[in-house]
Amino acid sequence: MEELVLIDGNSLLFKAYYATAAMGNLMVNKDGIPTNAVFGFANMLQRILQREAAYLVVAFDYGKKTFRNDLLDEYKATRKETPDELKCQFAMIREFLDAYQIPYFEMEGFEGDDLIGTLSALAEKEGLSVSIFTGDKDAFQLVSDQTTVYRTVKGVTQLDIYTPATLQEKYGLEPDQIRDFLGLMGDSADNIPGIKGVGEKTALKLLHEYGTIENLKEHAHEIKGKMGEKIRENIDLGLQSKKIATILRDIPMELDLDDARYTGYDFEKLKAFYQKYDMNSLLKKISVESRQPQTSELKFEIVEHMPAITQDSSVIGAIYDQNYHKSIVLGYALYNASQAYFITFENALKDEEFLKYLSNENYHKYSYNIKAQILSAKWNGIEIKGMDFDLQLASYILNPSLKDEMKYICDYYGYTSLQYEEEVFGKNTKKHIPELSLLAKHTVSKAKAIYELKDEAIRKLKEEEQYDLYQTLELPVAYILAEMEYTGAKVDIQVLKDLEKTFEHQIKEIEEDIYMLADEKFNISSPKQLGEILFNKLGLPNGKKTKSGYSTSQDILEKIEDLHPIVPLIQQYRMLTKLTSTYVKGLQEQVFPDGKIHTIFNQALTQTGRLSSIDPNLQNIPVRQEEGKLIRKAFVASHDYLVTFDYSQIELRILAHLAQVKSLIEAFNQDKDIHTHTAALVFKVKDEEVTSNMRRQAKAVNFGIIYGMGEFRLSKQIGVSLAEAKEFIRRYFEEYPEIRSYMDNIVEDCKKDGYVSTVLNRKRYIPTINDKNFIVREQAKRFAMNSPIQGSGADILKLAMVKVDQLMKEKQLKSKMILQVHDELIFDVYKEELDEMMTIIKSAMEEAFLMDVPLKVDGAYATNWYDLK
DNA sequence: TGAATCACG
DNA sequence: ACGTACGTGATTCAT
Repeated sequence: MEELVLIDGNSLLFKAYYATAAMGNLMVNKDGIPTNAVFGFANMLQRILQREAAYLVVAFDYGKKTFRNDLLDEYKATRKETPDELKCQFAMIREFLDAYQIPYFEMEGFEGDDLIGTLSALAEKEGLSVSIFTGDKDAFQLVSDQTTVYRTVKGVTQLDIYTPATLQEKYGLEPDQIRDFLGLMGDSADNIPGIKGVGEKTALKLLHEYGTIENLKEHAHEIKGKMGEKIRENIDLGLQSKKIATILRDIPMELDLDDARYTGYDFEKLKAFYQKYDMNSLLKKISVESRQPQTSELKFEIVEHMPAITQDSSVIGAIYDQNYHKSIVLGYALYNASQAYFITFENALKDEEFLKYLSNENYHKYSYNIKAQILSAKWNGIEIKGMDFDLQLASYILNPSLKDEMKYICDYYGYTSLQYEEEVFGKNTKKHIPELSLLAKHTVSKAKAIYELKDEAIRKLKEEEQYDLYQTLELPVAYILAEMEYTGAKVDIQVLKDLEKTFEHQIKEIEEDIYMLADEKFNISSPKQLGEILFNKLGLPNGKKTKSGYSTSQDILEKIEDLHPIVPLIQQYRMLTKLTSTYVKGLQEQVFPDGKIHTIFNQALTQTGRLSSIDPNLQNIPVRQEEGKLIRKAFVASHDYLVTFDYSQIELRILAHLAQVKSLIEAFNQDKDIHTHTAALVFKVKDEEVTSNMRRQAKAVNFGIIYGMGEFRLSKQIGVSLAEAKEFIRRYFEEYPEIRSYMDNIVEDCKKDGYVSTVLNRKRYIPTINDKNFIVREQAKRFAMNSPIQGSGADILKLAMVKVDQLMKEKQLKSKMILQVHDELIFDVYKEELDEMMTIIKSAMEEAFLMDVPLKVDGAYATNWYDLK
């Protein structure tokens, strides 16, 4: 069934205007002409066009007076005058629609609603399906089996869908009864009176009983009490209101489908329009579209056997669960210049030829998150080779702030025809496997998007001088991570079981002691209840914080730990329950049948270039406290030894190099203890005279500097007065003057370019660096100061991974890299390879990147992670 | 779903 | 005078 889209122009323009005008400063073009409403409308239209409806019409109101004013003098009388800033956009929107080659209707004496009502009636007769886009609820009366209403809810970004079933569910009304409903209630915005005293609830009750206002009038005498009186008194006003709320469906007009067919926009006209009104983001979009003409319809076949594929293609599997180590794969889509297919996983598994294609590395395959693709296939018995373009990774390099969802990523390139994953699969409790045709269409669309965007992504990478980063670093890292995840980390589950027993026993005892001291039972894990006990019942001094009550966090508890014996118990309790729930129990649940934990490293998430680890997170296994560190005994070698190497002070070394800090560079070259060195300089004493307290303070500053810390935080951190902290920082910068100028320059560059970058030209865009809000701006500065340092650290460790991996392959070692923890690499090693591994890891890491300071690593080996120290 | 808390570098 | 250190993920409670 072909589809006709009807748009209520006035309604949407109003909505778009007020959705963005509320913030105070209107969007204007360079001549000061307001453009916000048209801009909002244009974005909305883009979304509507994704429906690929055959026909499209916009309806406008015309003139102030309509037949409704004849029925009711005061109709819309209380409406505020349309602001001038919006009025001028009504002419603009017509200009816009002309450029888009979308017809619009307006007719004297009628509202857009009436045109829509009439057109939808005509279209239904023609056997079309109709979709109405509006912000008014009046249009609900038009829904039917053929007609659906899409109503804007929040601004213009979100749409609620109304069908006869929706009305039944929400109101228990037939579409036609909406007129009675509105008539009874009235409408203050349009100054329609309705029946005084009847609101939504009463109106629905009356309609459920009497059906229509007319019938209600017949039976008005039956209604008792005040309500009956009111109804009898005002029933004619109700009837009149209904008339006003009734959308006309038979005004004299014709629907010429040929004129309404959407044929695409006039590129030159639309380009001129966007240029005239400074709508650069939209301009960019159509420029991309024009470079890669998007054929309107996706043509593909669902096949049982894949026909012969003899060229490079995009290939993407529909992975159902977010954890691809455990997920089923629903099927595969393949797309290239001449072919577009979908095959279910079952059929793919039986399709020898297709499997051969997938495992033939001579055919290049393009995909999105190739690590997930390769591994989900591997767990399910399919080998994929030659998958060597990753749209996810490329886009992440171009801009790490992009959300990891193909729809968003493709929008970024101006390719807007994808659907959200949630739209296809549902979310949370509603998540389901969609029916085959939907699944196939969605997956093939993704394959097509990858195929069409590949060259554009590579072009951009080259333009930004980031192709090297992508091709020679991130892509190899993706394969290495795939191998690491697949290899997994061996776990001795008995260790965890024993710990569980010990901890739970201790928790129970502590619990009882706490209840005793509090003189009541309560939920210790509830910060609310805990705050109540500590600060109200026991009257401990509170560092009153947070919106929702007292803060009971560690730093608050520390301040009062000597004041009452319950406090240390709570700290104990906190620690033990955390360890138990997150690690002791949590990790056990994550052990695979092979006795290993297979984490997922997210390579396209952090704003700085670091990895993250999920399901479970193996980058935050406890180490700082002894009790927690015991967890590490559960991580054991699957062969003979675990080996670890970590960088010593990598971020400070990077800072010394980037900022060319003379004194720091010298100290690192002499392999000095950097915190002691700093302390000696700042306190103006000899290295040998530095006390442990001086070193502790210097260490805090060294770290603080990397994060862009202020004096307030420093004073709190090292327990000195604000003045002392100030003085401390002054002397710090006196000794390391290059750091201050480096930080100033970074912030200046960021203001100018809009981004900061790492040693390998990884970028982070920080648009808030010029924000008018002080706090936001200050935070942006800290991002700008920290990101190049943290990011370069991430770059260097990734370089090391590639180097180590390469050496291991060259020497055909069978030991495995298994984990990465930001500045540390962990390996599962065969004893006969131990010496060689220790040597190559050390040299690969230390030689990963040449700077003006040496890179230093510390290594160790043991049979479990706990003993690696 | 978000806030609070706490585990890591 | 603003608030007051960067980057993450998992669990629990409360809305």
